Amino acid sequence: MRQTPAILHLDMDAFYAAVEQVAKPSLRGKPVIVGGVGGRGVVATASYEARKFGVRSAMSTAEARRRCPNAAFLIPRFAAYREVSDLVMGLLGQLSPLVEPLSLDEAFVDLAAGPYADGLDTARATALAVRLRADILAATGLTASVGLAPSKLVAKIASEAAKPDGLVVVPPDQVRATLDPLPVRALWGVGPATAEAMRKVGITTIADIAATDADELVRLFGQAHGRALHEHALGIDDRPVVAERDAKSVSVEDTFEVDLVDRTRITAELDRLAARCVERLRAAGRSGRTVVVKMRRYDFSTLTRSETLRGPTDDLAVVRETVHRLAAQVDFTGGIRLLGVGVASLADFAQQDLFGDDHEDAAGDAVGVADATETTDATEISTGPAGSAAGAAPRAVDAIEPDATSGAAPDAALAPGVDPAPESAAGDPADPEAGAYGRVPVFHPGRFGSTRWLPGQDVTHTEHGPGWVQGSGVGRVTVRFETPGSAPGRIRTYLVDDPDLTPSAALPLVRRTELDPKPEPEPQLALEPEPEPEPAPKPPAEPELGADPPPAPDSP
DNA sequence: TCTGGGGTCCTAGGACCC
DNA sequence: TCTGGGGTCCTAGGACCC
Ligand SMILES: [Mg+2]
Repeated sequence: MRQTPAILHLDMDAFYAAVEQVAKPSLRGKPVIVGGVGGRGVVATASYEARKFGVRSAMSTAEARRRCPNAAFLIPRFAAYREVSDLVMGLLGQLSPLVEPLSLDEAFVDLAAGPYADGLDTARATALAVRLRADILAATGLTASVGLAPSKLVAKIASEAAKPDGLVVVPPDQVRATLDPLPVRALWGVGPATAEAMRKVGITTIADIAATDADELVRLFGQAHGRALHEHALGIDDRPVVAERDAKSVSVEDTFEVDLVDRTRITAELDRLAARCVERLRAAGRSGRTVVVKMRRYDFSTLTRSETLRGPTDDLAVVRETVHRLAAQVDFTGGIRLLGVGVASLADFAQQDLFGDDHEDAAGDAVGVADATETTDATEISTGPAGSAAGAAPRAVDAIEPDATSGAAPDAALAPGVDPAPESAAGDPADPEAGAYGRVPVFHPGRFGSTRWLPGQDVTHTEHGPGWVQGSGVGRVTVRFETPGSAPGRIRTYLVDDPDLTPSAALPLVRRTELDPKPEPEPQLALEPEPEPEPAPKPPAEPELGADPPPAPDSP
């Protein structure tokens, strides 16, 4: 184990919801729930105000509405989150070139690999983290929680303990004392199933794991998991921070508002998914050998069928034919709620030529490379990026399918002040697959049906300018006209097909320092009890857990 | 209207090879 | 005759993470 807390873990607080609160001034201080708004949607992120009502990530949106009916329910706007994420990751990059993003809002940083490595100790690392949090707040208006520790394992646990809006530092000699009392679920890789299995044998805390024989853990939880559990419980974790990771698979899936039963319809949806998957594969400059079809049945049982080709492909025609072959093996009786298409065993684009059509002999001689399976005809092997004309199709599809212009049923972001949109609207429940609504997947609205507006969506009105959809139903759409830098805006209601109203791109979350003519009153000073944000030598920092201030208001 | 979407890693059995 | 040992690839499923 390292002798300094040089691993930093950053975790933005209630990230999606917090971005929405900064972007939509009228929502600051109010419960905000971001996720799927359809009948089968789930919560991605709930603001702290919504969490007070028991709303949690992964909860069904229907349950969230029951618990917090007055919250704003918004669809995710990933373009906006990615923009903020890039900015935050850029700030991390100033601390070290070794930044490992785990998601849009989380990353590890190895401070010992960067410009502050020299003389790094607990006090200097702490000062860097203090400054980082202040910089993030100043640049985005968002709070972040940070953990500093000698390992990834403990840094992640520390940032969790720091939430919200805090900093926790765990020096090396505090690691065991920090871990011991925590429930097993706090360990990375221990989920509901493992925790329950542990409970049955009387293991409930990390100290319990540490006190269990390693062989016993291997017997109970498998080779890899058992070994890791034992080491991690003892605070041993040498995993390095890794900056660039190549994706190993690309996949796309949709859950449908209504179960699909018709094989022709299912095939058509698989074709659309294959096109989206290949589009993303090509955009990443990758190709893959294994094609995977995923299905979730009416009863939530999940099955996958996969086929490995003789060489990597990024050809839509090849992927589509493979998908058809795989789907033909499956019984759809009872209905299908989810379909997915993926490509795995990814290769870099350049490697593809190794399997090109003029290398039959070489491929045959190469040990176990080309003859692993017998399942694919030579004619189905991709010949490269120039491949078949079908490869152009997905781009065309996306071009005529703008994001978020249609969706399910009457939706309202906000209950308060908005008519609850009587249950009139939407498709014909008696024949769900025939109409537009049956075609509408939860997160990827189809391009069929009349104009739909989704809550949270960015729009622009020719006269009143930029705003966002607060709700829609019974032929009307309600828009709130405000922007990240404005005061809370007022609402106006339009007919859903009003030609003056158009979907628009997300506005940038302008930095407060650039936005406000008068400088902000340095909010970070009020929030931070810690020393100067300079990486200068300091007296030994408090090696205690919970060096963070009390929770701040969620939104400025 | 219970239960999203995008990933990673591990296990286990059979095929196949040496 | 008490069954031998790997190693790798492929497939299916499952746990887990955000
Ligand atoms: Mg977070």
